[in-house]
Amino acid sequence: MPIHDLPEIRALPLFEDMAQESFDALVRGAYVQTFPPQVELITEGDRSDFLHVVISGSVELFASWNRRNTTMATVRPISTFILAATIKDAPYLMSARTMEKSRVVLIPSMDVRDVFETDSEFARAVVTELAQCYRSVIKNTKNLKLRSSIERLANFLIRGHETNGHALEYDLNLEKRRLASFLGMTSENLSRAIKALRPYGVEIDGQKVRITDLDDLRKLAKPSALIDDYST
Amino acid sequence: MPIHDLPEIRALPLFEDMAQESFDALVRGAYVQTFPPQVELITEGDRSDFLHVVISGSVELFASWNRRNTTMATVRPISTFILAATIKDAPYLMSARTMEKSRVVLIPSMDVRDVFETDSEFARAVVTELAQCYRSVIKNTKNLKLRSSIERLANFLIRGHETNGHALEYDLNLEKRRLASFLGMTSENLSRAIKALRPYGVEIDGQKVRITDLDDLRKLAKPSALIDDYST
DNA sequence: TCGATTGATTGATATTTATCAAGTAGTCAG
DNA sequence: CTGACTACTTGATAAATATCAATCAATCGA
Repeated sequence: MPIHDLPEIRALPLFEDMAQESFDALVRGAYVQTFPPQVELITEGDRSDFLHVVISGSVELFASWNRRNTTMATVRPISTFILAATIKDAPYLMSARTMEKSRVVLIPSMDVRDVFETDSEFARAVVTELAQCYRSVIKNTKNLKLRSSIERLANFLIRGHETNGHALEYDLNLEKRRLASFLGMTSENLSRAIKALRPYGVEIDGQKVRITDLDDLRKLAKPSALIDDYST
Repeated sequence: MPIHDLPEIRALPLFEDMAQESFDALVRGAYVQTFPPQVELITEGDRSDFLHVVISGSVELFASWNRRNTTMATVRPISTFILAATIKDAPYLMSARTMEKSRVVLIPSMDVRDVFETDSEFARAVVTELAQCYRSVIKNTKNLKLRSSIERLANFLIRGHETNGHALEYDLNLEKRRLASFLGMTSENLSRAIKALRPYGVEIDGQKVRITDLDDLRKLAKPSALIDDYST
């Protein structure tokens, strides 16, 4: 495993507090791999072999049932994914595919579980991470059940504005069809929803988002910390 | 705290492996309280003061936004709720109200966090519990995004059949309006969905569910372990 | 026992969302 | 450069779901 990748991984909240010895045990069996775009890294239903860490590029988590598919999340550097399945030694509930060329660290699940048993600092970090993930999914459920698709889009755009340093113009950084699926709507309806937001001061041209009337958009979106704030 | 309540709580997966000393520390500040029906135990947005354990009765977890409400889950004995908020010392994302007269154990959140820091067996149990919760919510999201309301109802009924010892006749054990909200639909549409399932061998009269053609229902519902199996 | 209340159901209608069918614009490999 | 491909958009229509209004049935407190 190329040593130059380690510092940023070591600095992840999940790993930063653990004993060096434990971290070494994790890294020992791990390896970095670069994948081309559109490669399916894991398939839902499979047993968890590795904990994945995205180093560069981006990964889409999606789920399928009865020939239908939906985007559950997109994972961007630097973060791990499918920690819960690894810890529980249970089947993946989601599939993952690279959206672009991506570098991914693969840490054998067994090593993760072993270290989890021996290093209680790590165990505690896993708790924090899982609690965070759990709360994110709850927020997502509220978003889906309490809001219409236009309201979901409006809030997504406001969140984008905030995560981009409160810029009124920023990059969507996501194909529209994936955004549509993530928001629980079709591509066609996303197109129409974007048009419907124009009177509220939103212009989207390709990947470029421009918010011309944030107050108006906020009045429609009614963002709430208990749904939209990913930090708490 | 009445001692006769302790054994069943001690036996919960979350507590069973922890040191007696740690469990005592948890129980020391805890107390049992009996609430009448329709009492709001916690309110979303509030800080987590107590970890709750339902001993008897039942509790509804729900969430609100912009004057809309939705049922997120129902908690039945014996189980805890809102562990994630307690551990993270973060605001509740959901409110909770008793559905009937209920006995609830209240364990001060600070004690939970303290013991979490000192007892690594407990920390590990928290991980298992949180991973389980996380996976349940992911399954719920898939259910919501990948299925129509009729399909969700069909699968709910099959799950009921299975959790009631594979009985073909069982009690719904839940008001229909709450079930509707949990399934992400209106009461009116639940009524119509129930009627729509009649050709598939489902009869619901009041609280009584009768499945006359399980195969047919299954063919419609297409249950999947990766959505409907709550044990993995 | 009787109103009064509440939950459930039904029908009519409206709204939201999905599907289907073109068509457009941009991208990319040859 | 060009033709194929892909994402996106648009319009027409269909299906799913919600809303509104009325009624029914069960429950419960006075």
